[in-house]
Amino acid sequence: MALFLSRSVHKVDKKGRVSVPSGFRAALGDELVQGLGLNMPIVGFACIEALPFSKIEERMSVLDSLPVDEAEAMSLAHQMLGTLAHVTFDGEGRIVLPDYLMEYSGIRDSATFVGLGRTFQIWEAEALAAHDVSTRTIARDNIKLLRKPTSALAEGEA
Amino acid sequence: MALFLSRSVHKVDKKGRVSVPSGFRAALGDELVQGLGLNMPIVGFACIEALPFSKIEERMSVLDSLPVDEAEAMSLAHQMLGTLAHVTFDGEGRIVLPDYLMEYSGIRDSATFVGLGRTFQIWEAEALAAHDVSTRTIARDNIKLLRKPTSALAEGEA
DNA sequence: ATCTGAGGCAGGTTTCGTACAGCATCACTA
DNA sequence: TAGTGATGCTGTACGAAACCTGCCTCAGAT
Repeated sequence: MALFLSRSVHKVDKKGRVSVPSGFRAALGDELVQGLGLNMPIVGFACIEALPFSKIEERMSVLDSLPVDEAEAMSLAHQMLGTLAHVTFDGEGRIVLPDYLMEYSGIRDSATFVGLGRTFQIWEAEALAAHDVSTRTIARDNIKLLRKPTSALAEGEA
Repeated sequence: MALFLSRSVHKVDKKGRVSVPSGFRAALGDELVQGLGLNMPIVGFACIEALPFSKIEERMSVLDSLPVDEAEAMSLAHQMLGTLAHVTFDGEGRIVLPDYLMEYSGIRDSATFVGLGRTFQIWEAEALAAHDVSTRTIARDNIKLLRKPTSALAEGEA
């Protein structure tokens, strides 16, 4: 499976449409037709988190097995799926950003795409700059996390 | 099977009729003709829970195996099936929300549909906004529910 | 027999998806 | 280094679908 890598900036038009970087679309491959899931990260970053459809199904199968009589489990399901928007690509490789996600992320007429391997994020420029600064020291202090043999780390914070 | 995903807001007319999002109807596929089951969630969220017919049957088969001579089991069955409303679609893709569910959820002239994968919910706007806020912290504290017991992370982070 | 309410039908409006065309950027070539 | 072509991004326009509203009909009740 291909990976989402690099950054790039794209315009957002009056309808909330934005071109997804061609490299990201190429990374999606056959999954392009299924579109993307957009959500706010559960850790509270002020950006939009984007997932390929297969990743949504993966999460859903886990959530589906949670007990329906526990408020904690249902709250989790609400945040992971209930706030998620399913968007599809037009012929030019664009998606429409929902209003509530534009408001949440602060994105207005420009958006920065940030590849994170199996997922990517969409940021407003200034928020991303601030995030870069704050994560740098945090990452440096926690670099020992890399020594653990876990590929699930990125997923855990998504 | 297709999934119920994304949110959308629809008007409720004076007769309690509301259009179900076209994407949700598409997700139902052949099950459209069987209609939906509407209920209040067991965990007590102030919304309407909507289930495809197959999901009702699934729950029913579980309840079927419970002992009929225990008040607790019968109470459960009463909550899961006895309060459930079966509604069907008209030619326009609309359903009629029963009075007691509108009263319970606070829905009056507008309803927000929230996709949750294999089920969806119907909310009054302000109640949903409050629910979004309250579930965010709960979800963050319980994200470990998502980790499969077999995953390397569970062992690695012990 | 009239009234009331629910359900069905048809109009109009808006939103969404798609298509087309122009511009910028990057890479390759002479 | 300048020219040329291809690819990708952006803006506009048109068509179709979805949604909302009002009207009409039918059934049941008073």
